[in-house]
Amino acid sequence: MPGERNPGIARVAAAAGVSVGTVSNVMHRPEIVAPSTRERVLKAIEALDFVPNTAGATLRQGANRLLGLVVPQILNPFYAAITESIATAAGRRGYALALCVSHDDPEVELAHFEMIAQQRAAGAIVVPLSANEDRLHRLRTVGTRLVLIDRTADEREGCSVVIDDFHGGSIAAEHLLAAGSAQVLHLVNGPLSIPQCRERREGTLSVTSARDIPLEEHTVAEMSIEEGFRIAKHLAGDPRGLPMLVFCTNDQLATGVIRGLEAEGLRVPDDALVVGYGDLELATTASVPLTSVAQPKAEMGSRALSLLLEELDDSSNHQHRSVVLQPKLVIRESAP
Amino acid sequence: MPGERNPGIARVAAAAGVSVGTVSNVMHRPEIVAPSTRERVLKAIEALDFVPNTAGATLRQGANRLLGLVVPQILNPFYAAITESIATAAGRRGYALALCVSHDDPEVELAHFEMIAQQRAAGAIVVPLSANEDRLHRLRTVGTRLVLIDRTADEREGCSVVIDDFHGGSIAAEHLLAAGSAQVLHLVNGPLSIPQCRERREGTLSVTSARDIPLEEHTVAEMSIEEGFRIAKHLAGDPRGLPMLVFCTNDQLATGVIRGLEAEGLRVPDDALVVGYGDLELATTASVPLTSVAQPKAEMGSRALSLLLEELDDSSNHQHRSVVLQPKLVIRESAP
DNA sequence: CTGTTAGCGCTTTCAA
DNA sequence: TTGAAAGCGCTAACAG
Repeated sequence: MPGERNPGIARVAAAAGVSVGTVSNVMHRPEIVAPSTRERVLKAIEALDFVPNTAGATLRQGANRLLGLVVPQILNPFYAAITESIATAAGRRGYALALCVSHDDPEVELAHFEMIAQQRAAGAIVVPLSANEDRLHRLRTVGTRLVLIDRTADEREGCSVVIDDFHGGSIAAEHLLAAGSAQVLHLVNGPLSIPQCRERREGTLSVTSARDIPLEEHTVAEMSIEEGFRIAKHLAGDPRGLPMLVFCTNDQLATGVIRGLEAEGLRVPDDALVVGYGDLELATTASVPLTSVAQPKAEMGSRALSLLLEELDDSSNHQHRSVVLQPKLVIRESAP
Repeated sequence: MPGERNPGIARVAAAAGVSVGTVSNVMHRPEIVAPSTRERVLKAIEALDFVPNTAGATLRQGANRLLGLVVPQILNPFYAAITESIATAAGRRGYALALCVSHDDPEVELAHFEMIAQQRAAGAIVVPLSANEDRLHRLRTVGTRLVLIDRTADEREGCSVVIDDFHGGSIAAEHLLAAGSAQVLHLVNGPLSIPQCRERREGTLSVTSARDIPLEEHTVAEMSIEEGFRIAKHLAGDPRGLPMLVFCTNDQLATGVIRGLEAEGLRVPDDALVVGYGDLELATTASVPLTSVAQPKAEMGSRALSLLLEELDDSSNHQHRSVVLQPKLVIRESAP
C-alpha cells in the first residue's frame, strides 16, 4: 500500500494491449467491443484490481453520480423513514447519497448546500428549514437538480413532495364524529407557528364547522407525552358527555392524553376516543394501540427520488411537478 | 443556466488578473498571498459565483473529502443514533458523508463498498454484516481508511468501536439479584446466533453462577413485544417465589413481558422486576418506565469518527486501536 | 471495431 | 509574492 497510486484506465489498457478508449468502452458500452478484446480487458481489470475513479468521469462530465439529501434530523422516525427509503432506492440505482443533517440550523444547512454543490452532485433532495429561498440558490448555480420535501416548490425551482395535512386533520375529525352524537371535539395541538399544525387544525375545523360541532382547542408548546398527560386533566373535567372525542396532532400527545385520562379514571376507548397523528412505532406499541393518521413516509422518499431521477434522465423536456400525498387513517383500539 | 459550464479557477484567475496558482493559494493558504491580490481574487470569486469543483482536487490528490458510512438499517434507533452522530460530526469537520444502507444483504453491502471505493472516499465507517473479511478488501485496495463498529478489527485492518455486551449482561443481572434473595433469574433472550445475544448471556451467567443462582433461559426467535408477551405466560407460572427477576435482552421483549405479566395479574415492579436492554425511546415512554441497559450510541459514532479522522490526519504514524465502550444501567420503575 | 487525442478543474512543484 | 506548466483519470469525438 505505501505510496503508489492505484492503477488507472491507462495501466489496464497497457496490460490488455489495447487503448484507453477501448477500456472505457468495455465499461460503458461493452456491446460495441469485440468479445475477445472485451475478455482480455476484463481479465486485466481483474488482475490489476482496477477500481475506476469517479473523479475522472465527474470532471469530464461536469456532474457526479451522487445525490445530496438534506434533512433536519435522523432520530425522529419521520425523517428516518424518508432517509431510509431514499438511501435504499438511490443505492439500487447506483447513486451515492450524501447525507446532511441540518439540525434546524440555517447556517449548517447552507454549509451542506455548499458541500453538495462542490461535489457537483447531480441532484439533491431537501427538507428545507425555512421558507428562505436564497440558500437553495447555491445548488442551482452549479446545475444541481432539486426536489423539495414538505414544502411546495414553485415551478421554477423544482419538483416537490408534500403531505396533505389538511386532509389528515379532516379524516381524523370525521372518524371521531362518526362515533356518535358528540357535543364537542377536543383538539390537542402544537404551536400554530408550525405549518403542519396549522394545516391539521384547518382540516379539523372544516369538518366540525360543517357539522356545527364546537371545537375545543388545547395548545401545547411542546408536543410530548408529558404535555399530553397534563392536558388530559383539563379534558377529564369537561362535563359535556361521554365518550369524549380527542384528536391529538401527534402520537406523543395522544399517548400522554390516554395515560392522563386513565389516571383520571376514564377508560379508553370506552369513555374517550383518541386519535393521534404520525403512526409512529409508538402508536403500535402503546398499551392501548393508537388509532392514528399515517403519513406515507417511505413513499415520500421514493417519490422524491423518482422525480429527481426522472429529471436527471431527461433534463431537456422535464416539467417540474408537485406531488401531494394523502395520509390515511389507521384504526386501532383507541378509537375503533 | 442553459448549457454553459460553471466558471473554474481559470476564469476566476482571468477576472482577477492573476494566475490559477494564485487563486488556488487564496483558497488554501491565504496567508502567503499579498492582501491586495487576495482581495482582488476574493472579489472575482464572489462576482462569478465560483463554486470550487472537488473533482479536480480529488483527481489531483487521489482522495476525496468524503467519508462512507455503511449500516444495516436506519430505522432502528440504534443505527439511527450512530448515523446521526457521525453525520453531525462529519459535517462539522467539512466532510461529506456517503450513507449506505445494506439491509442485511451482503451483495448490497459489497456494492456499497465498491461505490465508496470508486468515489475515492478518504475513509469509511462500517457496521459489517458478517465476519466475512473479504468484502472489505475492496476498500483497502484504493487506500480508503476503515473503522469498524460492532466488530473488533484485527490490527491490520483498522480501528474499531465495540460495546461490551458481556458487561451489559452482568450489570443487569447484578442489579436484579441485588433486589433480594431470589431463587432463580429468568433470562429472555434472542437467538444465540446473534453475537450480542451470546455476550449478554455470558455476562449474565458469570454473575448467576458466581452466586449459585440458577439461570432459567427462555429463547425467542424474534425479539419483539409479541414474543415477550407470549413468554410472560410461562414466567408467570414459575412457583419459585416473588418478586420474580427477569432480564430481557432488548427493550421490546421487556415491554412485552411486562404487559404479559400484568395480563396474568402480576404487578411490576411489585411482583416482578424487569430489566431491558438498549434504552430505546420505548423504555422511556412505556407505561411502566423500563430499567434498561443503555448503550452509548451517539458516543459509538463520534468515537468511530474521531478514530477515522485521527488516522486521516496523521496516517504515517497511526496505530490502529480498538475502543470498547461500556454500557450503563438506567434505573427506572420496572426495577428500581 | 479500435486507437488517438483533447480537455474537464485543480494542486503543486519550480522558476522567476 | 506570483506565474507557468505538468499531470491526476476519465470520456467522447474523430479518424482510421
